[in-house]
Amino acid sequence: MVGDHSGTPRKLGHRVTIRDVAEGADAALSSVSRVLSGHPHVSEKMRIKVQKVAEELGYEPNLNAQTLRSGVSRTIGFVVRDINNPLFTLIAQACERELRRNGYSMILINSDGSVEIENQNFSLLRKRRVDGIIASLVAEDSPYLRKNLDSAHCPIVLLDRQVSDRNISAVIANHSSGVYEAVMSLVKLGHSKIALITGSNNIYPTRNRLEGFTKAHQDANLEICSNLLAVGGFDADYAFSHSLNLLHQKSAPTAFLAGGVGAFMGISRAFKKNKIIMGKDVAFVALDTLSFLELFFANISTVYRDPVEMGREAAILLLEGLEGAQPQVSVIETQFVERDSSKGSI
Amino acid sequence: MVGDHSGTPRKLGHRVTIRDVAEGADAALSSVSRVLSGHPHVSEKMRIKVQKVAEELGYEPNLNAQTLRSGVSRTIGFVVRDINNPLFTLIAQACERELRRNGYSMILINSDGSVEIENQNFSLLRKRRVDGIIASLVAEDSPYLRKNLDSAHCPIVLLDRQVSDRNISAVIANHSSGVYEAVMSLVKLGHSKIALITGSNNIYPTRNRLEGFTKAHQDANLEICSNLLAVGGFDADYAFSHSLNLLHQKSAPTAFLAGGVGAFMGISRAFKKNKIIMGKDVAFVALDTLSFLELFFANISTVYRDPVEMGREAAILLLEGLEGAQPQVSVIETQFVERDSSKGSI
DNA sequence: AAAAATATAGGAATCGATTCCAATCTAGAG
DNA sequence: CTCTAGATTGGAATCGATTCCTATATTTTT
Repeated sequence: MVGDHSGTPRKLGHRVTIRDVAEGADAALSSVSRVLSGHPHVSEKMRIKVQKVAEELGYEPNLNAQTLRSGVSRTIGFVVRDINNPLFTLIAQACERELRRNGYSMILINSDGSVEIENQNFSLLRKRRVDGIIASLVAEDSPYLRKNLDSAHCPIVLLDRQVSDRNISAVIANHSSGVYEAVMSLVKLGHSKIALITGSNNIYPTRNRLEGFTKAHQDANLEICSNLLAVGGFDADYAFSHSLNLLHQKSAPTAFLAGGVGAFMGISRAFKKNKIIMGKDVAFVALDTLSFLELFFANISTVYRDPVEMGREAAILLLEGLEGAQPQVSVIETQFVERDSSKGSI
Repeated sequence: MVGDHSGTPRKLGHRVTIRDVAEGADAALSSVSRVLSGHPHVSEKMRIKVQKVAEELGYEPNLNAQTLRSGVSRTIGFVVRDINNPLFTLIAQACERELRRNGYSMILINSDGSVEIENQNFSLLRKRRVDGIIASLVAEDSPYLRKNLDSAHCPIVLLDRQVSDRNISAVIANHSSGVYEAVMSLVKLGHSKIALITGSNNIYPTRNRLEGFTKAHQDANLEICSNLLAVGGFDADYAFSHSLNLLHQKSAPTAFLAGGVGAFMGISRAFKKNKIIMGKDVAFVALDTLSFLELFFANISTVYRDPVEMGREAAILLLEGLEGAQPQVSVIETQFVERDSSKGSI
């Protein structure tokens, strides 16, 4: 048994602490801490000695201890409404890259479409003492929302959400202008019965799209048939059954706008089931479809906004907030990209 | 200014600590801690009093302090190779649900396809003292991998990866059997030139698919044309250009197997560009395509494995590991689902 | 050369919890 | 009625870092 632990002083299961480094370098805890956190007023000799020992021992600071004592974690929490939506993952990715560039790490938590889980997630981030939060909320009328925004104790940036009675940073897209363009373009081609299927009213994008939709109809002197509006959930099944109903009507719409991935999927399935071809039998515009689906559906017209820009901008607003800036709102423009699926005139 | 802070004793920016609760309830720190962590040997009177005060003050424990002292965080880190792959998000979602059911929370970190970032992510999870790690590795030959597996200080579960020289838990899919079935089915229809386009060799799924592919060719007494094999990256652009090359050959393949999302996208684009229709001009089988794309492409044959099962199983293995179980490997079966895209006989 | 200013290093308090140990209290046994 | 075992509670140490304060070493100024 002699020499068992001779090679390394580390016992299995024991983790190297700053104390081990201090002993190894024959220095005080405070000196080691100063070296490792890059403080000034440290002699070159001490710096080299400590760094060498820390390296040799494979020292990695305990983030919990650091955060506890110093109050900062250089960690940002990203609360995502639904991790399976590829749009969110693109935004999250871009955001994380920007944060990383600035020395922050990002942890992602999924709310799985539930305001209850979202509430738990906010609580968890508070307990974890993250330095900031970026969130794509499940709903703006969540009963927990106000409390979570008020008690966060750190800067928050919302993604595509508006909470009017609170002064809070947000990155929002100008959906309405893109939708306006799209509708106008369809009207020019002779369409007058245009269906809009989109998420529920308790989030900003829906309301904002509706705004552009309404304005376009006004400017074109067209009535909006109330049954052409389906506002009530991002659910693909909902969009599917609603589209089927619309298609079976005597005065079926000649054009469809799909708000979000769920609507896109549901409508597509309805078309497929009825053997309807986009761009031929009916005009179709996808709102906010993801770049990666566009690779497949290269012929689908879309109202586009850049998820990368959105993610980066969110990171930037948050970083500014961390430096003490007042809450601010940043707007990402959208644009109507006309492709085959909406081109055929009626 | 009178009465400014009268309603609540909380100062702005100050967070309620266990000490505040102790003072409010006129009890010792230890008693409060015992109540809040559900220890036995606490009188009913004390329990009620402390809980009431904690509730009133809106006390939320500092997770960093808890973790520092107790050594457990009830947090699992999920390291994901590429967050934009919908297959991974489905797995992560299922995994997170199972962990949550067991009182654990999960934080997701994206490696963005880079072994360097993956290495940083492992380091971060170590510093954070998570209780366990679930990972879909970027590569099995990452220079940092061995170190990260050895120094994790917690149970690890790998997703669809094999690291043979380490005893470590994993959930892997039996890709080869599904691929075998698929190839055999194609052979029966008269195909003899079957192309396989898939990711690089440094991850298990590729090798495992290749295994099934090879075995099927042997059993069918067919040669594998080496130029029909494209093993070299999940990149859609790579798959695209390679497919174009194949299609331009004089003896072009009559069937394509696409391994993973990237290959699927690249090949689809090549088909589209050459106006080739799947199931008519050429047979096509998608390996591991995501349930959500299947909604669109209801007619595409696929080798399917259940991502939900995979995620849940990973969570279960990890939880068992936390309770002291030895590392174990769990296999998820795949099945060939024949649909229109591979049905037409040649 | 003595005094003042500054650079460097060490000691101890602290962050907010958990947990061990000892003290007190209660209840049941003898 | 006394003694002992067990239930409760409080006090203090501890986890691993940071940071403030003080003591010494070094340099600069007069």
